[in-house]
Amino acid sequence: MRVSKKQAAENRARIVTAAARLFRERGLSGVGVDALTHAAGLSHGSLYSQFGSKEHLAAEALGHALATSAERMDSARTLEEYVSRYLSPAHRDRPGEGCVMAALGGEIPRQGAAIRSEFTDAVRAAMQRIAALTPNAEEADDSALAIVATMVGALTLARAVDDPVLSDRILAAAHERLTARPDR
Amino acid sequence: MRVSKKQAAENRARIVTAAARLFRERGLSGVGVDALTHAAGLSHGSLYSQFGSKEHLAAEALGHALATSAERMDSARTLEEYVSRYLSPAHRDRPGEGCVMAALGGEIPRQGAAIRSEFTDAVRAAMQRIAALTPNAEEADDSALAIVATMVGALTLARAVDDPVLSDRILAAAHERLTARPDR
DNA sequence: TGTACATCAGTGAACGCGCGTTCACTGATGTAC
DNA sequence: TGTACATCAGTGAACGCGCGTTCACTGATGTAC
Repeated sequence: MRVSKKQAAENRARIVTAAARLFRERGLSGVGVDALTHAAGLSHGSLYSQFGSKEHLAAEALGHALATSAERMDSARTLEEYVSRYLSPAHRDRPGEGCVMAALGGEIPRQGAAIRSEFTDAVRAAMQRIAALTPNAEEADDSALAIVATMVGALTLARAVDDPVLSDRILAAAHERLTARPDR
Repeated sequence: MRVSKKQAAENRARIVTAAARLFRERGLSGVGVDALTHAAGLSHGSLYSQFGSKEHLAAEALGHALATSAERMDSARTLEEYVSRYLSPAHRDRPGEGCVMAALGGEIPRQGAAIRSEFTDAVRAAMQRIAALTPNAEEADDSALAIVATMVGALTLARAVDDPVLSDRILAAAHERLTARPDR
């Protein structure tokens, strides 16, 4: 049956929100059209009315995930605060609400143009956010890229490893390296 | 038809070698049983004679990938050489022959115990290899973990991004941070 | 404001396809005599 | 060394299943009068 414009917009938003979480939790190819729509209380057909294809939804969900996770991180006022939050056990244990780069980075090279472009925006945004928190301005962007790489790699490895002790050590070691006094 | 023991061993090795490459190129869930066996010139049924399941093959293929890629890296005699090789465009462009952590890290949390264990071994091996190349011995392991995280994150992002210039910058920035004089 | 009707968001059955796995079978290998 | 036969690596058809997508249909919404 037909549904009010307001209701349709809410349904669309609910699918996007659920997809942003599910994709990060299970990977882009690990969530089916049924799971995506059921999580929003709808049937699979509604995805095609709203988005046309799973890939179009994925691109939009990535954009949403990027916006909301950046928003959450934006309250960090120092590099130390940003790094501590990013490399926290809480972030490691909640991939569905966390960093898109760490959750989906490995799958991105095999995705379509829209998704890769959205992801590239995410990398640039993270770089600029970190650069803004970096004291010395010269080469801040390149330094920020290296910091982002360290955080993404550490979170990815900390999630993958099956030993909790080693996992904590990875987070702590990366944190130490990024915030130690001697080198920035 | 039955096949000689030597032939069977060769067939098994060919499947493992092909799997080690294909899994890294397309992801663990991105390669089917048909593709794995056809790449070795056999039919899908032979996988079950030799390995019992796709997951058992995956665990063995990961072990093989780990051994061969570590072997290739072992000729590096300094940290600078190791890092330069790891963060090279050649490594970025050939995931099928490269680092298991960068290629499959994101998928590992959702895999079974055998695969996660194999992967954890890979992280420890990389840590020890880097620690052996690190001059100051104290806290060498933790320092090495941070270095590994930076390399894995940089390679992952460099592969994911759709802008070749940004990709090169990521590799160069990580290289710079890991080999600069002042710190470390 | 009330009525008639076109629009279209969402439903659910159906599509072809590839997935991982099972299984009866084949026939060369390897062994027992 | 030669013969008879059991073993088993590999084949290919078949399984149930879930995938992404299509499509005829439904019926409340939104619009035209």
